[in-house]
Amino acid sequence: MIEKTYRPAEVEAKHYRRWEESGAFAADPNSSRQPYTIMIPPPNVTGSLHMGHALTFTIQDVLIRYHRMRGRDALWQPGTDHAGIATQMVVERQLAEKGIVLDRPGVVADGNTKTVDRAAFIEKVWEWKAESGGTITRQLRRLGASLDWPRERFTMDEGLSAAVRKVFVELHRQGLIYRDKRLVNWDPKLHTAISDLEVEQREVKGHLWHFRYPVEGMDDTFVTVATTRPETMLGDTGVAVHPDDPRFRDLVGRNVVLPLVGRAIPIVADEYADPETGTGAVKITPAHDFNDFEVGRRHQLPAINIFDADARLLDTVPEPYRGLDRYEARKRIVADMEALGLVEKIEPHTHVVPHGDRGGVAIEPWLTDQWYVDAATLAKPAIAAVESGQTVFVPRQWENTFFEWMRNIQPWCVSRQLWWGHQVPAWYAPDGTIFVEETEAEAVAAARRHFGSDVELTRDPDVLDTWFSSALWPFSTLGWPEQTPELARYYPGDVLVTGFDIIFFWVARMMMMGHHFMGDVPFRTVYIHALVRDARGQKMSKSKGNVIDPLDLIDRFGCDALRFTLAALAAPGRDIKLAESRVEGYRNFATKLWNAARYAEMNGCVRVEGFDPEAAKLRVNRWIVGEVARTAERLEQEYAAYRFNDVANVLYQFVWGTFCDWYLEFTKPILAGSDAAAAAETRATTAWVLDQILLLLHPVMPYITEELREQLGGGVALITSPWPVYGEAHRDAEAAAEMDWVVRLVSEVRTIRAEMNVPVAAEVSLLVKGAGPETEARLATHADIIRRLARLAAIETLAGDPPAGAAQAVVDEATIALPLAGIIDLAKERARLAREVGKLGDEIGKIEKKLGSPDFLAKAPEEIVEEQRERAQAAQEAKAKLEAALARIAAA
RNA sequence: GGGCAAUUAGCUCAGCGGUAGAGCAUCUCGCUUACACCGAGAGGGUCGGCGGUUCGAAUCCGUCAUUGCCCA
Repeated sequence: MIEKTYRPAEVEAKHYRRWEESGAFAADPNSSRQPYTIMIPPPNVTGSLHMGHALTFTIQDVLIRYHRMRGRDALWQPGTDHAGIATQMVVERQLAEKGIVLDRPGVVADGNTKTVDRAAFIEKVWEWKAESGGTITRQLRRLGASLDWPRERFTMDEGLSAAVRKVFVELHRQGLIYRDKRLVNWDPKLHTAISDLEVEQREVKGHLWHFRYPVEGMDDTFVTVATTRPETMLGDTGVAVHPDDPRFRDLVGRNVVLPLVGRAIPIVADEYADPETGTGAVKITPAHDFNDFEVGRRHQLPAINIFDADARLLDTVPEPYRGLDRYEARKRIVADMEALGLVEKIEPHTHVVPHGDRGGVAIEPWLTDQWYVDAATLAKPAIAAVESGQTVFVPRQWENTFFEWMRNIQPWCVSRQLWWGHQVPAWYAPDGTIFVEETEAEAVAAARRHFGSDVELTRDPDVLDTWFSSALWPFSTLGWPEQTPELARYYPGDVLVTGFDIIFFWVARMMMMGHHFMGDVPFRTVYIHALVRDARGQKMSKSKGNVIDPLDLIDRFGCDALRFTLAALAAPGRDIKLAESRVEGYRNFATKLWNAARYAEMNGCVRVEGFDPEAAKLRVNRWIVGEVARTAERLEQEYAAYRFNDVANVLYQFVWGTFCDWYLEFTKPILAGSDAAAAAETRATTAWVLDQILLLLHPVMPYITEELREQLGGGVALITSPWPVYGEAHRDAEAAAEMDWVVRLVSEVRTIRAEMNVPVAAEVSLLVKGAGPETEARLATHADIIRRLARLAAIETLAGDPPAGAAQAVVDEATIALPLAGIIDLAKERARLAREVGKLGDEIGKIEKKLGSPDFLAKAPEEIVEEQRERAQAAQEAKAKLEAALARIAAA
């Protein structure tokens, strides 16, 4: 017996365990079925499930379950990435609590702190991973995600690491990876370079300091430069002015004497200086600003590095400033410049300052040696693949974002000054010669060939950007560089599902590496979904305190409710505003289904083996069978277009609006009736429809459907059941029209009753005037249903007019009347009918205006014109009947 | 500054050339033995403004306004 209420918590764990243990999630490389592959965009191993994860993984799971049911050999590849910076920070923090710091340059240990070396630290990270690294994968299970867990991979696994080494070495041999000295985004807190994408532009209220630099050899002549970063003046090696700026034309070629330093630096003409902004003259600090770096290169200005890894001043600056932090140095320099009378003015100034998204401190452009990937070259085939449609974005508009970024792509700095990650496979000889090889032994051998004898090699201490290994994920997880059966079978994947904020990270990089090493795109479709925001449209963030925890929602409303909500809100190209009330609403939907199943069970609607829905005789049953087929067809269309919101809507509408609201009500009198054959057919049909609902709903709501399948004795688990296929024979257009008529008739009667305040208990008669033979037949067939749903005492057809004091309405050719003399308020009924007549009159007016236009008749397609004529006629007929009804009331 | 998107019922959003829709909220009625996490019914919108294309525009084009996001 099905319990009174559905308790998600009690069934979710049970079904998940069964699915997982039964191997239902597993792909089968030996299968003859067509594969369907989704590579999980690997979540960060330090992560825990947030709403964005819940959305993206729900969508992926819905797709995987749907295609698995459709007979595909589904592979949903699980795993996590090692999140270099994030993980290192977590473990460093844990060690710091115990007073242990890393023994690496830039980390200052005082006498009381202990240090760990690299090997010991990495061991600690693996310990941490073993203990805490499984959080996100456990949480994915709570979401119902049907990932092929035995295939779980981690970017630091031996196999994936081997792939990283091979890719690095091959790209290096091809000249697509090289070492270069360039400015990088340096995080002075984390002591590593970070990529452009890990830099966040934050608006900061600062100042614009106007400094006067005296021109060499010209007394009382100054060039005023404006800067937001006074401390960098110590590294200035030039001043730039616009070549056409008349104010400075005579000064170009001269020097200024850099105050506090005493260095003579040239005034150069460069279009970078904008005459409109600031003073028109800009100080040039090539070693500490990306724009200045370019200017410096054009004019051969030296780049003087003034900062160490902590952004403290080096010995390249005058003695008083050495060792100062950048912000202390700023204060000191401004004070000293003021003392010299060289500060012209200080203005408040709001500007954007790059900050590290992990460490949160201002980024320092810093001149270092790093490894770079020639992204521009790798991007070309990836761009071409999207242009030619080998990979398609859904929605399409995101292709523009992809192109925009890929066509302007900068060299990708892949080295990071961290310990946790894939160590760069490069070894240095004492003379600086670099040997890039997959193993130390090969490097030694290469060095021996080069030098003719053994030399001492030192391995590059840096590790690679986490995204370097993630970029290989679509093939490294399948065993590459080994030529495994999985690689041959599951590459390329079918779809990559991700948020738009991640196009640059995953999509772009996987596309580049996939195309280069596999000769084909890594996925055929990229489905981009929106960000999940709070109910007011604000981005969820811990600091705002508006974070909604998906696990909390699962606890309170059930996993299925959350999944259905996310699907229902996932309209393409829209941000998702998540209000708890939506989840509550879909929890109610789950309850509704539960109760319908309970009702079916209570009424003995059990599955009949061998039942053929096409052979159903009752119109009402033929109708609902057709509705099932229609629903499935619509679902397939919506799935094909990745319109998950419509998938959810179609399901909701059918289950609640059609099956529960109408079919179950229609069939109550049949089940209670004396026609045993009709009752038996209806029971079998009800059970069949309910089972179809479970099948169709399963991808979105896996738990409640699986539980009901079990309780209703449906046999095989839904997860391994085939998606139903219905033929044309399942449709019966006549039955559909007939039941539609019943719905309209019942609705009309209900409206009258409600508007006329007819008490529920009052069973009145329904009089039908002007019924054609078809309507007569329908009235006879469905008399029981109509009587019950409309709460009628009797139904009679009328030859003449209905009695005075009857409320009336029109259904197709017939006028229906409820004799309510003494019950209804005639004035009110008159007003109601007049309103209806007015509405029809407006409609007729609009249509006739159209039909009266010669242009419309001449130019509109014939079927549209015909449609308008039919509409006008129907409206006119209905209006005439209502006017007659109104006249009868008026006469009464 | 450049680009993208959005602007439709009180709220959240579908619809994207031919009769303006859904869910929630609101109001009225109802504990009719599946379900009050429910049932029945109702009200509510010159589809941001202006201009254009078209027989016909919420839908296509232009423009302005407002908002959001991305990139400088």
